[in-house]
Amino acid sequence: MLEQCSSYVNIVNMKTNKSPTRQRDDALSKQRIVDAAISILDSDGEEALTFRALASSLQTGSGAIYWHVANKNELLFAAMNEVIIHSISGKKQDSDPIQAIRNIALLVFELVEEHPWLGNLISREPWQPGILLIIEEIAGSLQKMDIPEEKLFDFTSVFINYIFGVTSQNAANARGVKITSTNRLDYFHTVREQWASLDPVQYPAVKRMAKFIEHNDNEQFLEGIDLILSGIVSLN
Amino acid sequence: MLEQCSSYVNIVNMKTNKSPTRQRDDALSKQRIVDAAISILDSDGEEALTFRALASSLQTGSGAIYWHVANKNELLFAAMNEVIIHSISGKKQDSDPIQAIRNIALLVFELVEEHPWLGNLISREPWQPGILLIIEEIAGSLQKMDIPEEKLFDFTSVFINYIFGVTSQNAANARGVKITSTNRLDYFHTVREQWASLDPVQYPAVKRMAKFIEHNDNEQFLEGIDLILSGIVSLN
DNA sequence: ACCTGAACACCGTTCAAGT
DNA sequence: ACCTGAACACCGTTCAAGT
Repeated sequence: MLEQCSSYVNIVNMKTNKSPTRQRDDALSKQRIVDAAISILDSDGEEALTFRALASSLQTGSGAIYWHVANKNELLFAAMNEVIIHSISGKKQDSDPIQAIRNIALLVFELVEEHPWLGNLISREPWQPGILLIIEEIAGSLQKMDIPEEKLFDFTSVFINYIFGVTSQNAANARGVKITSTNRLDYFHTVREQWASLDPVQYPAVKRMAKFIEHNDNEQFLEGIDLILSGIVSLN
Repeated sequence: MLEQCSSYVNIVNMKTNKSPTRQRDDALSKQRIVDAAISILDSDGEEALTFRALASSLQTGSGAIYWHVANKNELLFAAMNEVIIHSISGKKQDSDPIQAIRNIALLVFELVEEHPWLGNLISREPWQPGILLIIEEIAGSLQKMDIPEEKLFDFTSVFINYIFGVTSQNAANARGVKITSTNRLDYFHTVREQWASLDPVQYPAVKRMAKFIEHNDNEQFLEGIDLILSGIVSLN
């Protein structure tokens, strides 16, 4: 009886082009909620993720979500971990520790470029499993290099701080105006004009720097990684 | 007539120990609003700064604030600039550029330690005058060193990214639990236990790092600055 | 056990009305 | 010109009521 009914509904829905009301598959779960949240975050940005929007996208009541997720904070960090772990778990670590550090750094950089909402989250709870995975990659690579064991934590922290600093700043920029390859030159032009028009007494160095503002974000980011790396190497 | 009346009010208020209703001194201004905002942010944290709380602390209506300040964002950045500029303008730059960079870095570090609400703000709008002042300090110091002119912007960015990365992360930590000298050891103990209990297959390096987690924040921060500096020096 | 959706206690911001 | 404070359009979260 029930089966007949539900298959009838399916046929009707196929005709009307609406998704069928599958009792089993449609059941809420933390996984489904987190996935729906990620899709909203990716397509419409972080301010678009509300419990009302999420509930309507899942075709349920806003309170139902609280049965599976404690609050918005937990939801956001679950989304962050999901995205980070999915991205890292596929990659294989380079045998050269220096290259491995560059790789993980660039991976995080590109991940935040793709999901700007990560920027606010990534540096806020270092004990999250996804974040620990990033720390592990860097600490593991440093361990292979010839550095004193007691320096391991300090050096790892320096990399983490730099990487998260860059990504959260990049995410902040991206939140303002989405930068495409076409408007990128306009963007540089605007900032250069702005810097060039600064007070020469208060900001002489910034003014002089204005003409070199054009740069590739990835390259500049890696330059920082390389600077820290060569600082570490030159210490030994 | 009016003067008589107001001096009468003053006398009465002196007796009742209430502040007099000075028509001139009590007038709202952006400066007074920003100062009141800073004092709320410093004493009760960033989530305590609402227009209602601000209005009641200024003994006015919430809408009155909007006559002097466009919105909350403008208010927050005005508060940030106020605090940064006040802190920087007093200091004199060290003649040694390397020491000057360490000084400005440490100044920003300690400023965010003192005002944790700066952490969220500091890396979000690089064109703010206070932020430009920090950039200027670093760029100006780098200029004195013997580095190629076209590297100036990249190197400055690396420092800025690292400094803002550390400070925003520190502020995030401070937002969780206020760390005092007494509970600091407990904090290290907790994190060490937590790291030590991690899965040895997934997190071997983090586990091994656990015993070195005890550190001085300022020293670790400066170690990163020195690493970047020696990276720059070793390049020449 | 799981879901519903109205209700609650907040926000930032606006705006007619006052002085 | 400047201030008042009720009102508006939102939030995250709770909870009695349903299945």
